[in-house]
Amino acid sequence: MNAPKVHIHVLPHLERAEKGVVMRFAPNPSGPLHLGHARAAVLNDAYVERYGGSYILRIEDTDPKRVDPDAYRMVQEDIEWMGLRITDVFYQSDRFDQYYRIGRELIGIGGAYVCTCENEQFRILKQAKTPCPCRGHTIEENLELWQKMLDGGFYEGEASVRVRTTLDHPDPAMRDFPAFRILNEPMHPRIEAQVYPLMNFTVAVDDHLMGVTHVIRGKDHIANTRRQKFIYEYFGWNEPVYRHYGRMGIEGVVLSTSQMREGIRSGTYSGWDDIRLGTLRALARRGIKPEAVRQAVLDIGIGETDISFSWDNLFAKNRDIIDPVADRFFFVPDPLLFSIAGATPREAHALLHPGNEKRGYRTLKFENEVFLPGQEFQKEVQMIRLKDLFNVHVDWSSGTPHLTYGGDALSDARALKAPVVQWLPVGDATRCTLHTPDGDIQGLCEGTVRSMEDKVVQFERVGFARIDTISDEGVTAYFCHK
RNA sequence: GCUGCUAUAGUGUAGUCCGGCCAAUCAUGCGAGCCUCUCACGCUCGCGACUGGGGUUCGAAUCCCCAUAGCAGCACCA
Repeated sequence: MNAPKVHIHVLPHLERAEKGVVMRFAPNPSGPLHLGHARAAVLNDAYVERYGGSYILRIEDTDPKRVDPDAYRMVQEDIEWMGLRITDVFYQSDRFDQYYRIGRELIGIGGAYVCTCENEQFRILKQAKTPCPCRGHTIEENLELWQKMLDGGFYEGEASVRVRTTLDHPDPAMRDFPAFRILNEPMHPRIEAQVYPLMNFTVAVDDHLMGVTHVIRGKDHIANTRRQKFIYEYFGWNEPVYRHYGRMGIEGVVLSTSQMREGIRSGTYSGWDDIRLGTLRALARRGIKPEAVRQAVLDIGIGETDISFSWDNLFAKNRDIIDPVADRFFFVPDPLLFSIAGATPREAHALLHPGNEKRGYRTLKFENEVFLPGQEFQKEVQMIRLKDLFNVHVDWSSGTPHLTYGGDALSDARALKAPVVQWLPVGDATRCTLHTPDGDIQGLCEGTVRSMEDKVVQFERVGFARIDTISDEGVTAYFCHK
């Protein structure tokens, strides 16, 4: 009926983007994607959409400890769910030859050296702005040591390749950062190697080789950007345009993959799609639409301020999307069974969607007994209106509520300000468990809901919910929001 | 400790580059009312912010300085 209101928050213009862009989303396959990833993924996607160009998915799996074999699949699924317009896909684990080749080049031009110092010792020297003994190696010595690394001549921790930066750089984070390390038993699901490239090196190399023009990522990478620029300078490559947005927290949610994993292991969470988590699959399970996530993330934008992501803002976007299309049903929480004296059997016809008669009706057959929400009888109400059916007098004289037919006229109920209440005929009542982040609600719903698997519906007076599974036991639904 | 970034209502955001049109935008939230056979949707009205202090200027949310607060980095993680 109403056109959905769409408020587009216009993202700031990117420099040097007029002729198109090459951007990338580069997750680490350590688990499924969450809202933090969605921000990076959607922002980059939106700029590619705006300026035209290509959108690279680069799986950054160069640290075996941070690779979960299942995550390759989950990341792929999550990206499809978001509807990203990915044009190219790369796995860093396929590209070790490139990293070795360019690593050797960097050593060859004096931009890096092989360091055999103990890690702790190097750290102390670095803090004191003092070169470690290895920094004085000639290029020939370094190339020899590099070959020895590749040939398995060092054990884990015995040698690394460092990028030569400015040792007296005022920021200790910049001084001679590592580019390769040795791992003896890496247990990587996709490759066998002992010399592993590190993130700052692979990112700089890949961004250049893949022609990335613009990088948008969190400000936790600001220092990495400065490090990567050293590599760009050594080779004389053209730098991309960088933008770093602020840190994003989410009300009452852990976004750390390792913490989520621990929670699942310990039984705190039922799995990656536990609706208390901020993973995309958890959002999907409770009926949040990808377009709502996209809108919410675009609304936040690329500001450098740290922000707190609000569920209310996401829910509002989602409500705009689902309210026009979600069919309405009765769900009776904490049901109490009543028989209604003096009422004749009849059928009620309730709209599947208010204000849109074309969507049709559902039929509820009243005979004599109905289930009503227990909470309606907390106070001694005199009359209630069974929605789309009739009025009911409530007699409290015996101490417990006794219901008698109170006429059909809606105006009577209005005059007495009687609550309009959802109800279910005994014959149609279907067991329904509604899972909410705050706990489960046991109740009953209309039988028709059995045909709504995977759909988002609105339980009138309760809220929107996604129908998850149907079984002989009944219906399992996940609460979305009001 | 060192290095850097940021600071607009409960939340998010516009305005800040190029000072005046800002008695500060929009959304969300909250409150009141209307509509309605849902506590949804829609409509109306209302609530609510330029971190603090100096300075420059006829004029500062906007420029400068200091303070404070938050965040990030200083890993053979990404």
